[in-house]
Amino acid sequence: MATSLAEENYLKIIYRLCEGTKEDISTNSIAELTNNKAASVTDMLQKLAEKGWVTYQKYQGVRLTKIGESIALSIIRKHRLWEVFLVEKLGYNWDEVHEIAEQLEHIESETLINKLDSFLDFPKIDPHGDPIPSQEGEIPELGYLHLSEVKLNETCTLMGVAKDSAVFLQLLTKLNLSLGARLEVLEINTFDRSVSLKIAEE
Amino acid sequence: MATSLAEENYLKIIYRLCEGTKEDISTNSIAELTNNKAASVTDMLQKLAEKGWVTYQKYQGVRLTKIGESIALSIIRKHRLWEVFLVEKLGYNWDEVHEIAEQLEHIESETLINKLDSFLDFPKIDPHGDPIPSQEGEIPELGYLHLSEVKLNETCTLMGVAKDSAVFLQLLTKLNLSLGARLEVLEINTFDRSVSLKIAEE
DNA sequence: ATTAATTTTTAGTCTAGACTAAAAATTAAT
DNA sequence: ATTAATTTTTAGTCTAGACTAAAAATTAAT
Repeated sequence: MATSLAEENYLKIIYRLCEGTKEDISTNSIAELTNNKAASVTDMLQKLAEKGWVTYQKYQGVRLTKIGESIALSIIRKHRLWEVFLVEKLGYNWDEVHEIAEQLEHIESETLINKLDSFLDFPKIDPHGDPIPSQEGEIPELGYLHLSEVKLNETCTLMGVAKDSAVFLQLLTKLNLSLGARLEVLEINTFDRSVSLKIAEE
Repeated sequence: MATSLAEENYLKIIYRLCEGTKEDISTNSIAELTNNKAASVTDMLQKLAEKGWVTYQKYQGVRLTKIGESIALSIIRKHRLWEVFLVEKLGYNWDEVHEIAEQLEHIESETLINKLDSFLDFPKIDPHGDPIPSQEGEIPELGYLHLSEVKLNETCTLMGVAKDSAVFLQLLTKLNLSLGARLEVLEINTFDRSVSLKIAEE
């Protein structure tokens, strides 16, 4: 069944919200990320439930169905592959690609995305270190640690960033931090769980 | 001013219809190419005129303004550059790229298309031999002859095709004809202006 | 020069996807 | 356990861009 642009954006955002938690997703949290009003979200949730892409109980929140999830994953796959293209082939910086990929992810063509995948040499991660789902919707398990899990005085390699807002990425770039950087944990502040890092010379 | 998808498609089609002729373009001819009803076209023409992209006189037809033309040219530029990408980089055949380029042409990013242009080495023509407008909206003058202008017994090189429907392109491929092929005009039928050709061996 | 045929426009409708304001349900606070 | 606060839904509206049916212009045919 065909998906409209609006539907695809909702599914993508619901997927993102589902990821963290087992709880059902609230109308308000979706409204926030889609920049719509709650009433509009309710409307759309009913349509998505009708199409079988989410399970939705009035007032009880929403979750993706298997089908809904696979649609979301295919959009994420497209988004991340296009990001690789923009950085690797066109020379964009990692903080510049999000908005363009946001448009490209809606291009509809199964063959296109697989040819692109092959052209890019089947990358497993995007320019922010996020895993690229396979055509079958499998997400490669990377086994990365969160920085908060790294122990005092250990040195680790920066493999990805959890937030990819442009300003945050620009900050990292200014600090001379990019994927692959070696980081040593100098201090762990138990009070607010912040860490002090030293960028190890390469 | 921002252009919607629908508006861009109208401008593109009006451009195509303007190209041939000095006459104003009829509502019906637009309706045919956009696959809309004439009433819908009238509606849109009024909006486009409002925005200053066409000059439109009730019952008298329509033409693009300078601005309208430059919007149309930028869409055509994007369409053709993406077609080059699909064929040169992703390995598509020339008859397979139209529908995908039809989607990609609406991606909005000035930098993207210029980076793509550079990545493709600033091609002057697309996979069908059509010229690619420059960023400034200049169409490279290729000086090609139409096949009907070639004289009897002369040999020429196939530089482009005026129609790029998939079936026609597939026919050419079947006949082993691609851009660059050498063609000899064996016979010109004055009755219906058809020509007989021999494909010269290369 | 009228009439007939064709083309175009107007008037009114419909759908997707947004909105606001008010009502209903749920959750939090006493 | 009620009441208050918050969240969510419903009801009704709006806009872009399509549609049909009928009216108005234009063009073609006698």
